[in-house]
Amino acid sequence: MPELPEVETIKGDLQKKIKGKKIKNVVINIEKILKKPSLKEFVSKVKNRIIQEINRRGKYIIINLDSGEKLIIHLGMTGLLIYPIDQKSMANIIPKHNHLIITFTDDNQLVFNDVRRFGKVYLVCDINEVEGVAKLGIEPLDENFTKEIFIRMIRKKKNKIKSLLIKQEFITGLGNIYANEVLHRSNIHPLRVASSFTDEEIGKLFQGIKSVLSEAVEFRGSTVADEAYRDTDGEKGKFAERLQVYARGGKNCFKCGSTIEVIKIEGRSTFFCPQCQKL
DNA sequence: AGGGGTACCTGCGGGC
DNA sequence: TGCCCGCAGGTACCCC
Repeated sequence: MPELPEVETIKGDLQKKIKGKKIKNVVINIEKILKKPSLKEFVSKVKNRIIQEINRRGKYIIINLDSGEKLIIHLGMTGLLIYPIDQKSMANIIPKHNHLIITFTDDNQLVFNDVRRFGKVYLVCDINEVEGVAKLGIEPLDENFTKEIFIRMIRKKKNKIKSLLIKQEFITGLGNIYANEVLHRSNIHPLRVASSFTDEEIGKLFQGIKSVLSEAVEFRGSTVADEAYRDTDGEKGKFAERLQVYARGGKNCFKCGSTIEVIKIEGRSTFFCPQCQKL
């Protein structure tokens, strides 16, 4: 589910809500989501710890504990972090998918709920102990991600641009929704080969990445139709109504009125306007 | 290198 | 109504 804007929203919420709290107890209902260490070690190392800064790297949430260890959570496709658990925040959430529950000393609870169980939880000293984190590419909203660097990155690649944008080792944080949206905003066809781009096209793509992602963060992510993503209060993201192509196959392009097409690239639905995004 | 397939899971909607 | 299929915001691992 969640791509950079959704994960960034959750990170910001947690930073406001749980920083400084002390963990009284932790329960894991489905052991499979815990990748390291063992359940026993995890519980004993997390109990009585105090939450410090909350960070984000790509689509991973990193919760620093006062022991120096880091609780790292990847939300997979359908993972949610809800805090605090109450009737309102859990209104649309099925409690049988509550896989990890952290209870703080004030008795408020943080829950990790994940219908499809693709989410993952780790407790490590160094974030690079998580293979998925160690190999992540550049952060697109970071100020050291510049147009000049992006030009150098794109030049040498022979991938289809859509494949490249969702490759986390290349740029981290874009997934299927935002890669589609970025390409539409930049007027670039998803099958274009990266090495064929002019500097001007790379510049447009660069602006598209920065602007789509920062607007989506501002609108607290996308909850498409009635699908899974919620913030920590159980509220929907508001960027979905601004999506131009994602999940709009067969509908009219808002810019030019042409019919939005759907193709598969590496097994994933790819939406584009054939008029605005020519090959 | 880059592309493609499969697997991991549950739930939903469409077609018959 | 039920059943089967394909689809879903992600990633890892396999093969070519």
